[in-house]
Parts: sequence; structure tokens; C-alpha cells
Amino acid sequence: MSETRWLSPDEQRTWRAYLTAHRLLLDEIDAQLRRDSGIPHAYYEILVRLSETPGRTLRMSVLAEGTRVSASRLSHAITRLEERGWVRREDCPTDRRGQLAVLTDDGFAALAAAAPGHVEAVRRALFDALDAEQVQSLGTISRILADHLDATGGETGPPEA
Amino acid sequence: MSETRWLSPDEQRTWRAYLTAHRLLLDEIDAQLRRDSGIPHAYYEILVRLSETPGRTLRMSVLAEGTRVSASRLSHAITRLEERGWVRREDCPTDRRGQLAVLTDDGFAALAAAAPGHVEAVRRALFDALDAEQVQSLGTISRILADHLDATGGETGPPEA
DNA sequence: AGCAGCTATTTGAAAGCTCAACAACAGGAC
DNA sequence: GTCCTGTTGTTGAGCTTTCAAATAGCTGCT
Repeated sequence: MSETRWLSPDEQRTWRAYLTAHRLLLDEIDAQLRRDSGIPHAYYEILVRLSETPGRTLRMSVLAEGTRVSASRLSHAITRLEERGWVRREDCPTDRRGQLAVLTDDGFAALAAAAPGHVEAVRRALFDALDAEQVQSLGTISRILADHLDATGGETGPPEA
Repeated sequence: MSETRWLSPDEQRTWRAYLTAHRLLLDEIDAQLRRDSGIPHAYYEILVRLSETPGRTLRMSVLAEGTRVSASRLSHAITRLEERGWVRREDCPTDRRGQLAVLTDDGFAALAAAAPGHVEAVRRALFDALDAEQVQSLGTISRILADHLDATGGETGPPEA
């Protein structure tokens, strides 16, 4: 066990500001979607992915990876979306273990109805507050972090020797 | 109802990268805390706030505002933390509606035990991936967003006329 | 004093998420 | 074929979050 690399006061301020900003931002987005369309943001993202795929169909595993959601969480989510008639499950023709999630017409319509309000909320909450350079920075930093975390995610670090 | 201000392709990429990065980051932090210390990150933040307050005591409403958490959620959380013996409730002496949340010695010890692993996780997941300038940018942007969302949070925008 | 209208906090139910365990299948070695 | 190992997806239990409703106490007005 090595010495803890504590955060400097500056790093700590940054980390806390980050947590605060993100909580406020995502709470706002999620609340708007639930309030106006009855969809949690996590479900909205699933619907979006499906809607953008040719055939509006994706395998569970692909959908899970794309949305960065655990298999379990996705399975539960798809079950709820099926109950609303927005998604339907089909057997995968090439792999009998597989399941396909298919966006229904009702699901597509629900998404289309929710989109304008959601986009407006994102714009107001995020983009309206930042200038072009800051938006650029945020994009760069987000991409670096996403790559970094995709690569190192769940790893324990190099062995001691 | 005015025209939807859709996101440009660039804005959309930024928004999605941001969502991905944020999800990966917080999932990593939350999973580490649960795994190694049995505490969800939300509870960790509550304990930290209390530990930094003189007397290790805060009123529910103040604690809720500081952690940007709803009153209901905080109340449930404090109930769980009480069950573990990490926090205790006391009556507020100046306002009979009020309740104080007090961090116990056990709670402080649990926090002290969890901190090194948590800080290390934050450093590895976030700060190790960014250079000094990017950290600086992230801090600035986060502060702007937090202020913006604190100010505009929940507002509907200017009236039509 | 009495009352109306806030503010502070809690509660219960419904919904989501996480984790661990499980069932079913694929792919390759033998 | 048979066995072993890894993959895919689901399930149930327990815990957390959300939302709406309820309780209780404060504050200013008459």
C-alpha cells in the first residue's frame, strides 16, 4: 500500500464543482423529460440509439455497449419499454442466445414527441451558458475522459513488481 | 411554441461525449466506493459535508442545499446512515420543525477509512487523464455551469409577451 | 388570540439500479 | 460426439431515488 495521492485544494475545488454542475445538469434534463414526456433520460438514450439504427433494431449486447449500460440494467429497461409498447423483443437469427430490441412505431412517435422539449432543455441548461471556446474545450475533455475510462475501466493498475 | 433550436452535429457529438464520459466516471467512482467501503457515492458526499462542519452537525435543509439533493432523498439517506450508526438525528434547538444530522465517531471513522481509496480512484479516473490546462478548463466550465444552473434551475424562460 | 400561508421534514408507494446467481447457447479442443 | 470455457441475456432481492401527500411548526396580519 503506497501513500495516498491526496487532492490539492485546487483539484478538490475542481472535483466538487464538477460534481455539482453535473448533478444539477442531469437532474434538470431528467426532470424535464419525466415531467413532459414521462421518460427517464436513461430510457430516452436507448430509444435514440435504436431510432438511429437502420431497421431500428439492435442486439442487446450492442445496445448495452453503445449506451454504456450494464446488461442487467438494459434488460430491465427493455422490459419496461416493452410494457409501454415502445420496444419489442425478437430472437436473433444468427445466435440463439441473442435477443434483438426493436423500436416500434409507437416508440418512434413517443421519441419524436419528446425530442424538441429535450433538445431545448439541453440547449438552455448547457450550451446557452458556454461560449464557443468553452464548448470546444468541453468536447475535447469529454472525449479524452471517455477514451481514458473505456481503456482503463475496472483495471486495478500495474502489479506491484 | 417557437421553432426547436436543434443541436448542430458538433454540439451533438459534444453532448454525447459528455454523457458517456460522465457516466463512465461516476459509475467507476460509485462502484469503487460500494465495492471497497460499502458506501454509495451519494452517501459519501453527505458524510464529507458533515465531517467538515464544526461540530460535525448540520441542519437537514442546509445539508440538502449543500449537496444539491432533494429533502426527501436526504431524509431517506439519513435514515439509512442512522441504521448503520454513522449519523444521528437531533432536534434543532431554535426551530422545532428542524432536525440536525450529527456525524458520529463511527461515521467519521468509516469516512476516514474510505477516503484514501476513493481519492485514489478519483485521481486515476479523472486527473491522471488530463493535463494541467485541461484540469483548469474543466474547473472553469464546471463553475460556470453550476452557477448558471443554480440561477436558472427550474425556470421556464421569459413569458411570451 | 386566531388565521392564512409559508417552510421543514417525513412517509409510503412506485419505479430504477446493482449485484449475484442462473439458464441457455456458442466455439474450440480432444 | 463430449467436455470445457466463455458469452449472452434474464431474474429476483435489496437498496436508492422520485413523487405526491401528510404532519408540524413558523410568521405576519387582522
